[in-house]
Amino acid sequence: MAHHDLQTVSHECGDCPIRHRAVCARCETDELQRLEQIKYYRSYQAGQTVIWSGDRMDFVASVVTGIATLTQTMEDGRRQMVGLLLPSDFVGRPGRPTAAYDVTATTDLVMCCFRKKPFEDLMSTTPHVAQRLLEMTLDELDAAREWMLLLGRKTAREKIASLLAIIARRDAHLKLKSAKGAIVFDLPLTREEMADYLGLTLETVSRQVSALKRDGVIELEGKRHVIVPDFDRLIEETGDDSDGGYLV
Amino acid sequence: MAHHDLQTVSHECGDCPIRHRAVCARCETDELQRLEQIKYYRSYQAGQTVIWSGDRMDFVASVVTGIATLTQTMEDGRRQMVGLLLPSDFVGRPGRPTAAYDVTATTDLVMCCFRKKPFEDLMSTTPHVAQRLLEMTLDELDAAREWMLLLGRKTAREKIASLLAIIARRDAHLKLKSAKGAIVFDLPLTREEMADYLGLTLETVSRQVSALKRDGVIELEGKRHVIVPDFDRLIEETGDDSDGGYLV
DNA sequence: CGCAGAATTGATACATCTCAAGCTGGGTGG
DNA sequence: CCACCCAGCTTGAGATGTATCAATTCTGCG
Repeated sequence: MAHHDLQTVSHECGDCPIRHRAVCARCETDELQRLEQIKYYRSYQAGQTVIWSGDRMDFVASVVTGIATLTQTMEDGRRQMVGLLLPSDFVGRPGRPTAAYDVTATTDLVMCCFRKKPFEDLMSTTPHVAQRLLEMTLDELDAAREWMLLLGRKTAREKIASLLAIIARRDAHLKLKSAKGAIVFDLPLTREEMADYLGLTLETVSRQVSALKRDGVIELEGKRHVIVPDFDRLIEETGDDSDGGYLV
Repeated sequence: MAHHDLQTVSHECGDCPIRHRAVCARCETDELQRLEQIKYYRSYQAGQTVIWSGDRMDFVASVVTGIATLTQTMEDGRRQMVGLLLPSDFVGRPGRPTAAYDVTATTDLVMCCFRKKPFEDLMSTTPHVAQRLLEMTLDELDAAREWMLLLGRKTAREKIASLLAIIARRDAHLKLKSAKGAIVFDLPLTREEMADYLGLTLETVSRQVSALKRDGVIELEGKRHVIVPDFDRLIEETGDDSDGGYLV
């Protein structure tokens, strides 16, 4: 079941779907050739754990297709998602031997993995990978800080609206459509995963989704398929600055 | 009042107090000389705003002495602190023209500023500044993610204990003492700033501090001077893994 | 001395959690 | 083909933690 995904992914960096956004985005042809030599693909089925926090990790990777999550868990089981990894996002930290978070595939997932040691060597000898990684890390830091505002200060309804807006925007971005007027997308997360991301319980997520539906902010077909008739209306519900001209 | 601070700070990178931890940590002598040419010091009094979010920012900087905060504010005034900047921490983002957050001095503050354009040139022509900045940014990202767990899942009491533990640890680190046994430090934040950091109200902060005091986890002399008789006891109150061998 | 900002404490309101009961839709096996 | 099952989801009722509103009380300082 997972194998056919693998087969649809090109093994040539030249026509890789994430070539222009991933950590390799700025590489010259000679750098790409070095990357080709140390890379390999791995696929995971939806629900599978990619890595457990604390495990030894001898590769770093880019998400090629599918979605993965980064989560932290407390001793008593409380969970907080700290990252949502979409195609082109980077996994792992050069120079660190073990994983700091649980990484889980929420959809079928294909990753382009690089053996860590050679990747680190490449980083220290050529500038472009490190430059791009710095850029991506700074973007992630901004995203994390925006999420801190959400977790610390937003109401449950604002949290849900914010998550829907982010998914809608990213989805529109992947499909190269503008995020205006009516938007349609599928939720890549269960209610429980949404709760883990938003710092809520799954019951509260369910209630607030129902409320947004009742108020006409969204429409649902089944549990996962979302229709946003008026994107600006959704943005109003997030509590954010309306001009919210995302830095992306 | 602020000026004498400036005078106590060496203008020679060679004996700068943050030389070994800041963005310049890995620089060779020739790189340091280039940095010397584009740097200048600025000082701020406690309470002063360094930059407003959205303002044009034509420098980046390192905190030399004192403490600054990064905060985000919603239209209706809800505030969330998203960063606490201690000596050696970096402010600003190369390649971005405007500030993304409000930066405020919570104590008297001295910053070592670099004109942005020359700094960016330096980054693209020599590797050591960019390498160090990547490392620092990855550390900040980890800290932000740890804070996401705190904001999303911890109780008010756990939040306070966590903040105290972090300040105690950083303080011990600056003083080169081990964070074991009895610890003494001064809170660099008001109750309101603590609240903004923890996603609470100042009243809840006050109540939980009183509760920790009542339960003997901490002792207070005045409002700001904190004594932690048993650091392990404090750690238990944070809800974190007790082995919490910080990656620092 | 007395003022102003900071902090504490109290009483009450309310948002979200918790516990619990049902619902829904897709898959499985008889 | 139907009955059943089960994970995912919804909804309800009540408990609880934190926010809100409102007085005081500290503390440092002119």
